Amino acid sequence: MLGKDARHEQAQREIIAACWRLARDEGRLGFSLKEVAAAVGVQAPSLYSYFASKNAIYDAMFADGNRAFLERMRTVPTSGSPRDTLLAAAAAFIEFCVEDPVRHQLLFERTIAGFEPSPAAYAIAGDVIELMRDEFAKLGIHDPAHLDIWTALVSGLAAQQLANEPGGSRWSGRVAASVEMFADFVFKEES
Amino acid sequence: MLGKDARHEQAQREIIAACWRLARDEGRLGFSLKEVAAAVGVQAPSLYSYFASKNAIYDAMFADGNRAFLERMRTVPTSGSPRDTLLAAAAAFIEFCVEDPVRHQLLFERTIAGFEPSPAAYAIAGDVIELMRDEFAKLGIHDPAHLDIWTALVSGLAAQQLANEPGGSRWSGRVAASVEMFADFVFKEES
DNA sequence: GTCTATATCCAGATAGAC
DNA sequence: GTCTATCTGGATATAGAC
Repeated sequence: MLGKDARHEQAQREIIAACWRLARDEGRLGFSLKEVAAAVGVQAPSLYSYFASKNAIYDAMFADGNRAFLERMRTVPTSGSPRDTLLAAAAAFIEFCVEDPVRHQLLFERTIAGFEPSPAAYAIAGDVIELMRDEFAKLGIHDPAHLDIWTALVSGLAAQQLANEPGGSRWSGRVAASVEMFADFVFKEES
Repeated sequence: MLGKDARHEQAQREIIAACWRLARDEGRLGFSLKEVAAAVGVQAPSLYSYFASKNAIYDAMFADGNRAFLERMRTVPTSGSPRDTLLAAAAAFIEFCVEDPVRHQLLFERTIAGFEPSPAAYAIAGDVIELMRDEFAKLGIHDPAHLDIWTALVSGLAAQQLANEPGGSRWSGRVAASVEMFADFVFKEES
């Protein structure tokens, strides 16, 4: 049997899962609390037993999405050559973005009216940056400029794909060439 | 004296200008028609003499922003070396994005609830693509993949700047290095 | 064209009984 | 914790007089 706190947390997870489903179905984050309540089988005011406000729900989604992002990037294989690792990381990132447009919007664009992530939720996003910096260091890439150009490049491919051809592969299919360009640039002195 | 149609168009321009001001001040595109009306000195329903709906206003803003974008990119100097031209184009694009975050959101992210640009407004955006393709051809860049990677790279720099450090220059300051990377890549066979 | 008045609809959030 | 009822506040859009 679950204890009371565990039940409470389980209910919170179910609410957040319903929010993700609604957002994906509608293609936007503008779901109403009434819809959320209906999706989990309660009345709207009951949600306030689990979240203090709608922004608290967005915050939980933001944290949830960043945990998924961290998990995904952790599982990128790093056993091959530096170029293999870069390609795997770029492909994983772009796939993560493209497979869920509303998650991408919540995590990487800052576009919801009055919502600002809490420090706790934001810290998870910081963990991903740290992970990337560590992995790049292992590849011999230490220049902060290179890291910034990397994030611009791969997030740019994902964003162009989502904005101009959602569901397609015109930009996401350029990931190999883009990584080649980047690797040529950062490894040029060593060859 | 202005004719009646010219007056009407002038009033439309004033309304759109007020919308841009409001959006910039509030940092978002969620202004209300009541605010717009107050800004131009009329009551809200009077706006319907000039625009059929709020989405029609967004559409006019979208067209207006794309005209400004086209104008800006047209004035990029192309008299220097190919690398100079690329750098000037990238810098102009990023400056255009960063100087007006809400315009960037309207033009390049697709994030307003029920708004889809009309074909007429969208055609202006297409003109910019055409301009870019022509200029790239003059530089000897014909591969569509290179054009896609270019847009991903420069729009990625701008988007990262806006999302993570609005008002700063951490990513926009990497434009020279990024263009160097890109130019090395697309011109590599020629050197 | 512009106005006042209003229709219509919806949102997030709270009060208080059970 | 959950419910019903309600508060409070907004939005876009229309009707119809002037």
